[in-house]
Amino acid sequence: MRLVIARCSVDYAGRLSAHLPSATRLLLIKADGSLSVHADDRAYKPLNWMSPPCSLKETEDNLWTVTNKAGEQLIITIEEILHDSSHELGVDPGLIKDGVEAHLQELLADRMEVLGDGWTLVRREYPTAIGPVDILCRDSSGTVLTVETDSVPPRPRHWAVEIKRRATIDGVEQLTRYLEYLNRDTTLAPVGGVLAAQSIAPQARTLAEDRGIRCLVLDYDELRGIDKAEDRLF
Amino acid sequence: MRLVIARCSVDYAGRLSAHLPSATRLLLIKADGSLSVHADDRAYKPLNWMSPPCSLKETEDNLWTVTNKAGEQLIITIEEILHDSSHELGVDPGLIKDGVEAHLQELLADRMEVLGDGWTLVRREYPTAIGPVDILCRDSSGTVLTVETDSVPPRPRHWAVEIKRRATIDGVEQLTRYLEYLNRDTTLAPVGGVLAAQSIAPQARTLAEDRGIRCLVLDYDELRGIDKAEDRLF
DNA sequence: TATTTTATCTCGGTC
DNA sequence: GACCGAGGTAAAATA
Repeated sequence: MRLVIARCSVDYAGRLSAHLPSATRLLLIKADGSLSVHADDRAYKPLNWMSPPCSLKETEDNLWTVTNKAGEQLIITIEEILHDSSHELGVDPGLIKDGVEAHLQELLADRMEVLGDGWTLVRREYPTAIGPVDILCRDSSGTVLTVETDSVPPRPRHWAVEIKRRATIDGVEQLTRYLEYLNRDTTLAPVGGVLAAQSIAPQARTLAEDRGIRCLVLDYDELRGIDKAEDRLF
Repeated sequence: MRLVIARCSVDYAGRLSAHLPSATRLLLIKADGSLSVHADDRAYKPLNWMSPPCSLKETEDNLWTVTNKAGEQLIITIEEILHDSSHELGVDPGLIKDGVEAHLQELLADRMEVLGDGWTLVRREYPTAIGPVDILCRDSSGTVLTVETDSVPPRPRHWAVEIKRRATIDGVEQLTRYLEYLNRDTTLAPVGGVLAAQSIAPQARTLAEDRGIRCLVLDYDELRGIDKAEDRLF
């Protein structure tokens, strides 16, 4: 990573045309080849930038040209360099986001066994007319070897899983609506419901259980680590 | 602006919880009190940040705490500082997005009737694979009441408008490329072209009219004031 | 100042 | 590679 503080003007010609009049700014050149131009305000957004992959060419007359594959160009006219330093940062281990619904869904989808032995994912974001169900999965009831009888052989039962950071009455109502739709599909029915959340409001639990919806408290550390058999629903 | 290169770990507790394991990163502290944490990739986006207004508190045991009004916190544990410098940047004059053209676009978008009675804006900066079209709009041909016939009723026709301060051959070529792309979209086609500029180079006009592109000279004062019906295209 | 719309959105996931 | 949706969206335009 190279940090340059310089008085410069910048012209961008790409998806739009833009110009930065002369001023002192930070030029942030990253190891991935990207460059961004920062003013002394707005934490998040650079004034201008070029995303990788792109190449920086410094010509002797203090003209920097950053070009990407699409031919977009960032032209930086350097008037005075006030600071210039380079630093070796190495690869970043990256951000770990906790407790986001999407993340819980991801983790749970990867660890279907938390729901029960032999449970398998059908798909995440299973589409219905009223929106996607977080997770649709199957239990193992159809895979059990049984003695041949005249009765209909058992088949895997489907389950719709609604995931929340904190489950409330609203979540139960939402899952109930999904179940109503899913159970109209004769290739899926009967479909059971599971309400999975890091915490479940007492009234939500009461309503869910009253409607035959199973409740599962998700332990974040457990989802990331090894599941404990004794905590399984079945 | 203060630039710190440090080995650190970061925890964010706010709208979500997030954690950055120990690594060497750039801490970018801006004059507006904001802080952002950058790795050596992803030009645009910091790994983590706190937007202004917020306050940074450095405690003696190498713990930085950034807090905003909503009580969200960024906690940075500094393990080793490799670089620390401060720079006076002053106020930035800010980005100019193609000043005049943008202003003309704004004015014209507000006064679609300059193009013709009943013309309506679809959107400015209409995106295409090869860049945004200045203005996409519809004429009034579909809204005219007609005697019932067996023929397909007329529907509004789309128009792509390219705006320039001074239109040259390049502008015609640009608009031609946009039209080619837009006409591949069956929900839009047929899309007509309008070249609108404060002045139009003779060769540009010749080429445009040869390609069936309409030319419109924009009068800046007229756009700001009352349009004159006799100047309309239709 | 509060709300709505935009973005060179970015980023991830699915088809 | 496309398409779609979420984001600690952020930032700009608007009421």
